[in-house]
Amino acid sequence: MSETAPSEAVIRAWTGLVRAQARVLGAVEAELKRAGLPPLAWYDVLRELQRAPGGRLRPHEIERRLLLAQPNVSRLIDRLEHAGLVQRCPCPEDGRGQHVAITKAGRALRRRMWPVYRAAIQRHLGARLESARAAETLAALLASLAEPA
Amino acid sequence: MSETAPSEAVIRAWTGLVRAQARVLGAVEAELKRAGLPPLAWYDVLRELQRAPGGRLRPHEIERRLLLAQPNVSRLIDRLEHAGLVQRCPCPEDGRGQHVAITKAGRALRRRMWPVYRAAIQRHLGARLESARAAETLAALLASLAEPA
DNA sequence: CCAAGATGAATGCAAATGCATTGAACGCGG
DNA sequence: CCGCGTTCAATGCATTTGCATTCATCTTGG
Repeated sequence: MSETAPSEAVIRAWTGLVRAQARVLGAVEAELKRAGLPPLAWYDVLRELQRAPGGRLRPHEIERRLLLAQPNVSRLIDRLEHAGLVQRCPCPEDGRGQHVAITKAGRALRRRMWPVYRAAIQRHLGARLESARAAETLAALLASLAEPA
Repeated sequence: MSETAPSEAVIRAWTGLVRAQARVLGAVEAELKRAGLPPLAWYDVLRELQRAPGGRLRPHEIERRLLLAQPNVSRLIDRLEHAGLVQRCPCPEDGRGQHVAITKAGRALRRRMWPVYRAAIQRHLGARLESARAAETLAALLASLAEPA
């Protein structure tokens, strides 16, 4: 699988990846919106924070984990902070940086989003896979692609 | 695969889909840019036009095929037209609509983009799949997800 | 034939993204 | 311990996206 020209199957995989993601992500995002909930990116940040020890992360950690551009992280945190969902606090061990900590309201919102999000994932992804085996296979293939380089 | 709560494997597939797409698409898009070429969306439109009979499509066809929002298609066409790659022309059979036709310059650009694009797909997707079988499997799974509803 | 709703496309405006630059603090080599 | 390259984060600005609205034309039921 590493010659110069991609096989026809690789090209179909590429097209599928782009299209499937657009289709599924779009549908899920739309459901969140219809439920009056904030966009997925907010959920992603809140989940990463909640999973992290102490409920906090450095901005560049968020950037790495969510594959976002640095200025976008900066402003995403702005919005979350403005909404009272996270809090920036000084970082003793590095004067340039800071910690971003999830707040009580942040945890509450995440808890409220999850059922809607979960149902949307099931409806738009889970229900469209043939079998549990298909889900496993897909997850495994995609996981290897999601890894750094 | 159609109960209410997604299995753990479905959730991993979801995460993988979002992350893999971000990683791979980002890398491919970056290569096009480094080569001084326009964004992928331009290529997509040009390819759809070139494949279509007569080298032209109605805007809403482009919208459907590429899963774009209507106003975005409208402005994407603006940019392409401005760059001389496509041409809008009146649509005899429907006075509201129009045809968007690829120009010579459009075909030339597409031809120039393809080798770079193809190599990027191979490097960032093809080369990271274990085998031809993996590519086939992935393509098949994603194709079913990319289909409408 | 006409009115009323549906559909195709454009536009105004707010929000988000990408990109280059800036400013501050870190850490290493000398 | 100092200077210099590097890293962390924010900001300004141009571009793109999202969303609601608008305008025009088409279609259909009466």
